[in-house]
Amino acid sequence: MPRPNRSEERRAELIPILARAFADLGYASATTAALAEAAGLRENQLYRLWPSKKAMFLATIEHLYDLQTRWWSQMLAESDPAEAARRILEEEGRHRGESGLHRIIFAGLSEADDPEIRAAMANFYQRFHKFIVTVLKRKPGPNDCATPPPLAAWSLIALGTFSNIARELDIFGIPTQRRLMSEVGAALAGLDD
Amino acid sequence: MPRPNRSEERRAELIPILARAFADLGYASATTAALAEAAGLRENQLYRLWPSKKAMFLATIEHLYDLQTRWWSQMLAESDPAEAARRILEEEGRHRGESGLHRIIFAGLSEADDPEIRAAMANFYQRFHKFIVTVLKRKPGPNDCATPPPLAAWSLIALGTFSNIARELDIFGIPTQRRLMSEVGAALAGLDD
DNA sequence: TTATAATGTAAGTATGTACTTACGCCTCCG
DNA sequence: CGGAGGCGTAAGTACATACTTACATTATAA
Repeated sequence: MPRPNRSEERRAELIPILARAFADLGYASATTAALAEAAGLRENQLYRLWPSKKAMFLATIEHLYDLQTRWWSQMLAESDPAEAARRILEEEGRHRGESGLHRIIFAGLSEADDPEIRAAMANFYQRFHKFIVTVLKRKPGPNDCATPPPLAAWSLIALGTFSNIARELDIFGIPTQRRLMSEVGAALAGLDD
Repeated sequence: MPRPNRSEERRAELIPILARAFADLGYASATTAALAEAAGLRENQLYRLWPSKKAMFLATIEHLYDLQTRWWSQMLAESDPAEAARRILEEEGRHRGESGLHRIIFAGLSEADDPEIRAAMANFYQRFHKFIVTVLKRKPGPNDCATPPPLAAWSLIALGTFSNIARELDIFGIPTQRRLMSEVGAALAGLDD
């Protein structure tokens, strides 16, 4: 007789909003009041959907991981691996992390004392790495640059991560960012055009 | 007639302690109470030496920059540039950032909304980059890998930065870390042994 | 209609934090 | 020695924050 429980759906609707807030403000500055306002709710209502602010943050990480993975998988399905990798690098260089994922990573890094948050982020990177290694290994032809795929994959991740740091700090402009990802990235991946 | 002012000396003595505390705890968790306890003082006494917690943090960044630069310069003075670069990469891989510099960088990144902190960190990276470019250009012999020095320098910085992130999150072990810095790093720098 | 739980609104609590004030002792220099 | 400032100790303030409680309103399924 009561009204149906729509908690699951509400969580799904709200997480992108929370993600944006965490990305814009960082973990510490994203106060529960700010999160609630961003969602157009009262703090109270958020706490009916998640038990704590940390839970909201962890849910955000999970959500971003899903988004990213879905996108990559789609790219992989649409074109051959080498082409997909190239396009991913290009995109990463162009609108570098507008999802705000990197800001959330930084926020998490400074909260990395918390074991749960650490674990979530480590898991994120491990799966990211595995994915890229798979892509690199599927690449046809001989490996000219001779960097083994696992090492090359970590290097690519490093380039992407630092690019976002650099953007955050206005260290270098978009052209440099793009060259970093496409030139150096392509060399590391063994895609020489 | 009063006693002489030893503020300058006390600041110099305390900064390494503050640096350690910021590195261990992160900016937000390094409360003024915690900083004072680490220094064996009362919060009060810290505030007699610096006007704010932010000032303590900025002083910390400056101090670490000086430390790092001194070390590099020394390496450069002792051996030829190529050898110095190789040794720096090796060292960076070995005791990867035990100074805690990287943790302070992360702490700063999530506080990067603050323009002063952003500026201090951007300045840090810019000077770092200039230094590495100089080293790379001094390298004798033809550049086989053909990555232009500025781009290669950013790539090296990216590798070092991400190595520290990876360490923070226990993403990969020391061997991988060392190979990342020496193999990929050396390839980027054009040092092939 | 009606009981029931979901939802909305508002106020409150306990705690932590950056930063301050007050005060007394100690040390150096004239 | 004497006093002006350096130094140590302690308490306090104003505010922000994560999280809670209380209660009214609404929508549903029987």
